[in-house]
Amino acid sequence: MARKKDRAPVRKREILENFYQVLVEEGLERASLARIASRMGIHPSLIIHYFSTKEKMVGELVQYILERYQETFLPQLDGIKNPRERLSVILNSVFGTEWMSLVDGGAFFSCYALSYRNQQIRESFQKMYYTLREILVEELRNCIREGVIRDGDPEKLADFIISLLEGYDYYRGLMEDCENFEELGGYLKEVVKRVLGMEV
Amino acid sequence: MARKKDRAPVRKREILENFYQVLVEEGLERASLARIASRMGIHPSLIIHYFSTKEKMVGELVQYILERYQETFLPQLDGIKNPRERLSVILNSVFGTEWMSLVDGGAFFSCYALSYRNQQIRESFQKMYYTLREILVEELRNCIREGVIRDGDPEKLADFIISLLEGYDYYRGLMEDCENFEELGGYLKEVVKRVLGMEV
Amino acid sequence: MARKKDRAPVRKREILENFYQVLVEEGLERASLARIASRMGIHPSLIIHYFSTKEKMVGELVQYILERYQETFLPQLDGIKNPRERLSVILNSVFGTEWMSLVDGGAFFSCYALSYRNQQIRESFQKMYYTLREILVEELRNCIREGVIRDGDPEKLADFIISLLEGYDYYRGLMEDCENFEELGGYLKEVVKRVLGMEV
Amino acid sequence: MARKKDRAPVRKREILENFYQVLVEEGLERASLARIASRMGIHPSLIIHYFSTKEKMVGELVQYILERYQETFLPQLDGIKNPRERLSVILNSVFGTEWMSLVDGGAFFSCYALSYRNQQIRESFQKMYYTLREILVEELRNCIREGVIRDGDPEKLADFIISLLEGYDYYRGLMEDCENFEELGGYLKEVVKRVLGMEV
DNA sequence: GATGAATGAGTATTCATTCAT
DNA sequence: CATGAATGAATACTCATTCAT
Repeated sequence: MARKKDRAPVRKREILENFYQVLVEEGLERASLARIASRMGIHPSLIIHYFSTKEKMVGELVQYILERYQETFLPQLDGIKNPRERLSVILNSVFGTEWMSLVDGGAFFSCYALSYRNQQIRESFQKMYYTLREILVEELRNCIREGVIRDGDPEKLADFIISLLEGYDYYRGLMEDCENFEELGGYLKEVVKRVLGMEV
Repeated sequence: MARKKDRAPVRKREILENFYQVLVEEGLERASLARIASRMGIHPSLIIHYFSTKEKMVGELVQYILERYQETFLPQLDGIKNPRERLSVILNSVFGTEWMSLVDGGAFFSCYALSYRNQQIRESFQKMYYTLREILVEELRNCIREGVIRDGDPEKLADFIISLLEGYDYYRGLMEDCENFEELGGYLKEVVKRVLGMEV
Repeated sequence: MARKKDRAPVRKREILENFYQVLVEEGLERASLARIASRMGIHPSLIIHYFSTKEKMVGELVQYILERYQETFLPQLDGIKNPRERLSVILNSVFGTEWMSLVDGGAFFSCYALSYRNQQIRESFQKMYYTLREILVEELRNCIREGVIRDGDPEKLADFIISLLEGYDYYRGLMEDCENFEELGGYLKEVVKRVLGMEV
Repeated sequence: MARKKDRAPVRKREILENFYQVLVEEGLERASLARIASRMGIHPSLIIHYFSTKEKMVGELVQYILERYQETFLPQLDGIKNPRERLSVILNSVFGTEWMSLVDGGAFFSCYALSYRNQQIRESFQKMYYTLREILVEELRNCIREGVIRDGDPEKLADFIISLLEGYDYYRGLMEDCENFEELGGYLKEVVKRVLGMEV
């Protein structure tokens, strides 16, 4: 009996993964319950059985997507003590190729656009950036204290980094089939370091 | 008869304006022909009559939206000769409040997300950024030549500016109801100037 | 062009007739748009095209059903001047077999039950009985004036007649397959006449 | 074990009470197993477990509803010997306010309408009126024998009384929010007495 | 006795589109 | 230029029910 109950989260996760795939392959407007269900070989009403509403399901998808960033971000810092090294890892991560490939751009920005009309989704996004900002501020503060970077307002610097990394994702997602965008990430990382006053 | 035919573009423009409004107020998934038509007090099939397909209509909407940027951007530089002044006008523009208010974020990013699956829309966006980049490169080159900013790669710098300005729009669109984002634009502008080596 | 516009009411009437038939044959809970449409050989969405909502359609069905009574009732009195004769025609009508056969009992009481939860339907029913009562009061008043019936309160008498005729329809609709209900109508008519003080 | 099995009727009664409440509050078309179950905080399939079919459950609901009348009616006559008094109690009961308030009109007529298509339900209703008629006939016969009322056909009179009381319930259920229907019951009771030849 | 998983048919409604007028 | 009729596929969701546990 206990075993059966425990399968619900597993099943929901499964559904969310398929939802995400359909979203990537077909776009949000075509990511219908029917399409997701047929991809899974189940009946659409089973999805409703687990999420009760498509809206709630979208809400959970957003969380599922956003969690990916945190799940990839934090473990990388485990065991690293040196502030300079930690900052480098972070910058390498967010301006590297892996960060962007975590979530498909089309899926990501579709969900982001929903946040303008759906408060719950909005809050999920906001929470994610609050967390990211807190982490950055903490790291920058440590770096300042240790003299790794120039003195400055860590909150403003964090906002600068976030703006730049999101803009980079956005810009690259659009243009990467036209130009060589491999190196732009590296360039932007150098710019950030220069702004921070971190010798390269 | 020729005169009568000329009214078609006017009517199409009208429809696009209403489409945009519905998109802003109700979101892309609810911006149906029926909704647009009822807002205009006309019959849905009349919209088809002008655009033949919803997809084409969306394509034209994207162009209509993207034109707004160029239409606001370029006239501001008219008559200004001084490279330093021109660069200042540009930076004030893109990191000011007006730039973001040109197009509703929800509408903008909905369309952007479409570009991942719709080649025509993708090209519209790309073309817009190509143009923007060309303008920036040109301006930066002039500034370098005149010694207004430090020597450097104008293309990379342009990409940096574009990344930062789009990231700023993105970030602000999400967080402006939480924090004071009025000053972040100003701060980012200063950062850009510092990176360019332009004395503030 | 004018001809095309005029076909809408005809089509709506057609749909209502089919709706009524399905309602009679299958019951309200099974009278779905799909069932009505398939009976007509058309597409369900065409019904929505004409009525926009099932609820509105049900509202119009109720009016359509209730009109039947008035349409049968009033013409019978045309050309009859004598108050006694008019009253006889009325009583013969409502306690006769024809009155009940105008509308199927299952359909009628299904709609009546809706009136407890749907204000518009309720008002349709109420309006119908107001009209019926007005007619009865007027006729009774004339009969009193002419000495055809005993003096009395015509409004109370009208309410009595309405209660009795509806109770008769109700009771008969339920029991007619058990007992001989042919004569009950006649008996009740005599009771009414006795109560009115009208020599039989 | 035997004791445990005995709790089933209690549970069924509980479910029927909740079914009735949903029926009153939301109407027959919305009185689904899911709605009833969620109201009770149980799982829909538990209802199936007890009734095996919704249809059977509706059948039992009808009996549950109709029993209410008998349960209120008969006890009132207990201990009363005098035929005139007994008849008065009956008439006061059925033309008073309490009779109608026993069962919600919307619920009652919804079930009645089902009787046109569901034989089991039809028989439940018929049985109830047979019983009611038998009681009335018996009482009227006694009254005739004792000279309390005029001589006459007790079966016809019973049918008259039933017709009138049901018509009164029907009419009042519809119109009570418009007019003063408090006194109509009293008036109809007097009419009945007059028809019976019972001095008032 | 009670629950959750799963089903599959069915609901009203929305959608873009075509065609005739 | 504009409308209304009509279509057919698609939408999210509800429903009663079955089965395994």
